Amino acid sequence: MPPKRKAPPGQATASKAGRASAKSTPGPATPRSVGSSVMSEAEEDFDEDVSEAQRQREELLSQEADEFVTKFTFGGKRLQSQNNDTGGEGRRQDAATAFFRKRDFSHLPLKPDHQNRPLWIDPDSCTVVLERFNPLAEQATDFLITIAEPKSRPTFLHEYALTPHSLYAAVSVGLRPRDIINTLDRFLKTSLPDIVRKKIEDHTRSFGKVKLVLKHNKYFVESVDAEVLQTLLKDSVIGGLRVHGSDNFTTSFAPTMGGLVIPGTQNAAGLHQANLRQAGKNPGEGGNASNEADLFTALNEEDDDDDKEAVHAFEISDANVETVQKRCLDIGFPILEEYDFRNDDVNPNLEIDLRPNTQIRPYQEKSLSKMFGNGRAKSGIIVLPCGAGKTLVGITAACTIKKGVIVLCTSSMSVVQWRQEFLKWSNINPDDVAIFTAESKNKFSGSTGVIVTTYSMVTNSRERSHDSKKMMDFLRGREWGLMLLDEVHVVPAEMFRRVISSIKSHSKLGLTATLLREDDKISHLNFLIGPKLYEANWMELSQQGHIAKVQCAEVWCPMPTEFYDEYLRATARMRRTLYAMNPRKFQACQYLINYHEARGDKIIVFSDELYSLKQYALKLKKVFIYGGTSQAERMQVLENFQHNPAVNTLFLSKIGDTSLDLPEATCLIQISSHFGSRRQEAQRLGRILRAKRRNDEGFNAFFYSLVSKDTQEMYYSSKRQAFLVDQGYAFKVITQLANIENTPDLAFATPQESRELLQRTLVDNERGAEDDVETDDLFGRPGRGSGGGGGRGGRRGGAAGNGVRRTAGMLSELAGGHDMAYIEQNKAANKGLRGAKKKGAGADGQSKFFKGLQREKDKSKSRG
DNA sequence: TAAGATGTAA
DNA sequence: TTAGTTACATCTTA
Repeated sequence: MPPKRKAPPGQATASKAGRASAKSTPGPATPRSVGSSVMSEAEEDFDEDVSEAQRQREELLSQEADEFVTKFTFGGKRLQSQNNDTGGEGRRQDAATAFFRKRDFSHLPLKPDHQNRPLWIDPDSCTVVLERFNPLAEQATDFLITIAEPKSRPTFLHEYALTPHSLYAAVSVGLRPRDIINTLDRFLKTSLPDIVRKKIEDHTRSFGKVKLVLKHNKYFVESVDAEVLQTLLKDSVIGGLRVHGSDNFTTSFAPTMGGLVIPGTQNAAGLHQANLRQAGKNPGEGGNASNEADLFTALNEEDDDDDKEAVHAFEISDANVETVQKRCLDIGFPILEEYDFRNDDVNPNLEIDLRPNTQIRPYQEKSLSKMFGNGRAKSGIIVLPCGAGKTLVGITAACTIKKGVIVLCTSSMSVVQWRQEFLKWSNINPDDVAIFTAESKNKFSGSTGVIVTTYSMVTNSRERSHDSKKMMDFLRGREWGLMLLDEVHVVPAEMFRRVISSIKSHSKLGLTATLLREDDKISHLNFLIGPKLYEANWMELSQQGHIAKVQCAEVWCPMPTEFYDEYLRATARMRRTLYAMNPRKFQACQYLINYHEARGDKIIVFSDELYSLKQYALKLKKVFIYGGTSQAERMQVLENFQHNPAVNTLFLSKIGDTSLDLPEATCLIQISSHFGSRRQEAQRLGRILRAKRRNDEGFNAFFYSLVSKDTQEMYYSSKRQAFLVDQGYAFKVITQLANIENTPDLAFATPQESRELLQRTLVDNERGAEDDVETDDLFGRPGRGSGGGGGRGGRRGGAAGNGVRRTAGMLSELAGGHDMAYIEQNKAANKGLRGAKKKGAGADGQSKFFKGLQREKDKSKSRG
């Protein structure tokens, strides 16, 4: 057998050694041509290495950063010593290994000064891994966030992917392909692989060539390159969509631009600050790393040299905008939407400015500078965590453009808020900020202004009331300068996406905290709105005190046997109720409420499950709000929660996810939630990020997820956390709450009470299911899921979702889930259950034979 | 003003 | 790898 250990990356300290290592490694020089038989062998051992590295990484993540750095600086002393026993037992010690999984790229020669460079690259997947502890990490982060998609950002290693979309975004903020390549190369420990170089070139060559321009209420596809336009017209899809009239396309001159100042910033160019910082500290690296700063300066200044440039254009109709944009993206000519608002003298100017002495925060400035990077307004999406001031970003954009603005929100509550924020941050005349909702349909008084409305108001296709109809004609009939899309992740929805074509706006800015959907439509935003311009790092913002620090915990609550038996027998619908009504969960909830109320926290308890929401709240004598709560009552309850010191806990249904303006809370408990929705989890967490006390010494907000053990909830819970884990949050698993047994007055403490609870739960819900009407409206509709249905649980762990037919099958599956659950201890360290499974399988004391067997099993499992 | 109907998101 | 459930927002009717 050839020596199968992968050569450590540090092996090739000089390029000469690099060549040597390529020979001593079993795989041929190019990873793509690795033979499958060699690969499978290599894979096996590599798997061990991976899990080994992963285990170490987990350990490390709990240690201090500096310790980590001294011990594991790549290519440092430790790795050099391994060079001596190439092919021997030297195990890979570096933490980056885990990210590369099955592939080996140790043939890529390392640069001599690689330890000063923060990036690794995987040429096949175009994944870049960043060492956060590297002195150049800051600069590299600024750069990566521009050119790549953040995949996962835990404490020490961040993972980014170079995708066509991200490269497109990079070009759209003004980077040129050669900037990208040179800078990337400079940050890389190895030289930039040709595959990647080619990919970057391929994906950027045609980018930024085509623009969508709105003129006099008509859309034009525009380019400075006549040939590109010809290509598009020859395209089978686009060619036919051109509005005929003129024989070919029209030619005019591109407007020029000059220095633009974003209000509220200290300097016109947002990147200015980044430059200062980079120039300020240049950590001990000589030579070529010093001109990183120049790149960003260059990108801002070098844009407009020639005065007038000829541009060519052809017209398309409103209805086809989406199709054309999508098609262009597909054939590699993504359309950029740019708005040269300073030279627009067709649309009237809006009197609006930020109030004097409004200072926007550095990251807000950074995100806006991406939008206005070249003096025009580019359409795109800015991702900021809840509570980080998305509204202010939107308003500042409006103040920069100073044209008519239409704001779209998800609910009528936030419509009101947006209007208030406009009045709070800007000097706009209150008459110029109008609201269009079911209750109020006002237009602004002057010739232009701000309209705040909801998606459903604008996209409603049903018969409209007279006023609404008139209002819609008004909205459709004019050109807007800026369309602000709040919670932009909802836009890909079948209905909501219509706003894009039905309302004409020169530029669009999408805002969201959670650019996530559980379907695959999220990528549609690339052509519906534009590229992602900026995404903030949650951890960083919380370290800087812009959002609160949060302790996340998952509390495992065992189910009493009688509950569990019933659970196994129940329908999918009933199961949800049962694991929410788990008395142990109830106790945990009670315990946590007591604990946090005593600390002076304001607590919100979320439950998607209405029955348990009510039961919990009534039993604990707390206030609650759900969809059926009348408007007046909602107000009253919220008012109390906010100001009455006797009301510290509030129970909410999923109404609280979006449509309520929640006062600040500092502690959050989830007792039931919507399947595996990552967005919901993140959004709920967002509810406590605003906490005013966040900058107090040692202040922490708390986020608890209560999970009934060995149920489907376990599986959903891990899915839900994925996003937050990627943002760097660590979920602690709590299996036992300290001293809970000795807590007096816990509900359902005796088996007797527990059984009664079960009986009542069953009876109440059964009744609701059978008599349609007689019970309170809670269970008015027949709640029985039509027999089988939700086969969601399946996969791995967690009970299967189908109605129970054979107990034996159920139990064995549960046993699997059981295993899984106990291995997971630190989810931040090994996101995804797969890693944990492998780790479990590779446990000590097993012979190689069993390991192989286990591996086979895993493989076939993941296949089937 | 409340309740029903409908449509929609997740 | 779905399909099904639940709740919210709108508009209309009584």
